[in-house]
Amino acid sequence: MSIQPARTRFAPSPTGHLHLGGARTALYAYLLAKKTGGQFILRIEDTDLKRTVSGAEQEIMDGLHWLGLNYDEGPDIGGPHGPYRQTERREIYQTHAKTLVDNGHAYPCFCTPERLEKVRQEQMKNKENPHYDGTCRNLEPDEAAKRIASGEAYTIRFKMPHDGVTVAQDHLRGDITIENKQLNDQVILKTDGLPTYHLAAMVDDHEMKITHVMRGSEWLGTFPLHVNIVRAFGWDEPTWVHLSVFLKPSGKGKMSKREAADAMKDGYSIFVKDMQDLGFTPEGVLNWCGLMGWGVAEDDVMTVEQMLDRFTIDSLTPSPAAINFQKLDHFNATHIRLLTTEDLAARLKPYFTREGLNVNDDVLLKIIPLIRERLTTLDDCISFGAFFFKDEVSPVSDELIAKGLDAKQSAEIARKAYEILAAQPDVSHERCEPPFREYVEASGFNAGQVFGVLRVAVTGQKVSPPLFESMEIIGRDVCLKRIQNAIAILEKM
RNA sequence: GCCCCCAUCGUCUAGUGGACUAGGACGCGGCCCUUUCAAGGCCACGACCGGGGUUCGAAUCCCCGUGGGGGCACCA
Repeated sequence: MSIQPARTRFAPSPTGHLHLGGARTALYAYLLAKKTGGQFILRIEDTDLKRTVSGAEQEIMDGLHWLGLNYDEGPDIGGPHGPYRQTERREIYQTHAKTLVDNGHAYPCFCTPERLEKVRQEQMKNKENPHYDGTCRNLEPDEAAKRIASGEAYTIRFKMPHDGVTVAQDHLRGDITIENKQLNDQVILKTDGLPTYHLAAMVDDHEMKITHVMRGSEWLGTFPLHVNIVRAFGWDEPTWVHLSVFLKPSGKGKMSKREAADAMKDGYSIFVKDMQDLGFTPEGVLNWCGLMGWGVAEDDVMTVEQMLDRFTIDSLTPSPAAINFQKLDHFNATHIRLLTTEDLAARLKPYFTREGLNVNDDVLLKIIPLIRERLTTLDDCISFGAFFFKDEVSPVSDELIAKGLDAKQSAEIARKAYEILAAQPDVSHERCEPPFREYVEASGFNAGQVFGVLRVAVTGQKVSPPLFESMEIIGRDVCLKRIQNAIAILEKM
């Protein structure tokens, strides 16, 4: 069976940070396009000048690139159906709006925002549904033309049928039927000459030959309107896929500013821009949010390649999904373990550097196998590996005292450790461990006590990667120096 | 208030009328491994929202409730 190449698009507004929901929408669109040998397009929907945030567009592009969701056409790279920024497509929308007016599917409206607001208040007071009252719907074309010519400000409204129903087909939910009288005559072209989403998105999706429109389910309410607009133009409809929304971790309501702040407090974020700083990998983030709203029966740890293999729009789910950050940890850790040593080293280096540590690349490569399966996030490398790159460590004196022992006994262990180590020609872990085992046998101290003192002395911390392997990398001289320092601390107690 | 959508373990989900003793993953609990912390292995706990139908048979189809979500702008 041959598959038609799909053209998909991610079409965000540059009004804020790129968030998880957007990342997932982009991922699915990317997956579908790549899987079918089609194109994935980035389009910037910046028609609301008041809400446009400077820098937001760049953040979107950076976020997509970081995730590896590279688009084939977009505002910065162009393409055959550009421009890809809606503010640069003004005339296209105006032409199309005029077409709709000419064929009776739309009309100019001279109602002021103030009047509209008054009407709305009135309707609410009368317990009516807020809706446009249709004042300009039946204006004589001549009069309308006269008012336009006189310079009166106007919008263009889409003329929804009053009777009957509109049936729109969503790929995940089937037919969605709504009575036309529920729909409003929405503004499709604003007084500033720019279109609203309803017109802009429909025109662009058609002009850009989009085959599958994937967007958030918040558009379900205006979906029938959109279908009517497309039909008014006489265009073929794309396949519509309305993705479920992400709910806050409690499952009650969608993410809000408050939850975003709470997440940040716990070391998580709903914004793509924060993910790298927090130590998350694109692989982990993609796998994690890709699985919220996508049913995969088993083996759900997937690289993008594997997702490509398995992705179908039929396996997407229509119900809302609660965000679960613990699962992000899991996927992130799993993908870290999947990375090659060289790759992981390159990704870890910036985190060490960020801490002001001087990274020796050979050492870095050597410690990867020791810390890899201990990392949940990339920045965990600091707590597990910073001591490899420090000239000296500063153990907490209390931690140098082994469990069940006192300072004097711990000092005794440290002195003996120094002695054993000093006697070794090298500190390979194969060579070092046996004499320490013998000491444990002979001394009457248990392994936990002996290795505990040594661990804190050498690494400066109670939790560390495997001790002898670590010592081997640190080197004998530095180890001896650190043990000496520990002895000094213990003797002072 | 009105409209639309959704509904399987705590969470993400598999399931498309018999293969369901409802499967997987995360988390949680236990055990094994173990010098710490992890990783790994094994085991356990844990769900079809309720009520009516349809059918020989329903998690699966229909209706009604209930719950949840989204929308009702010259915002997207």
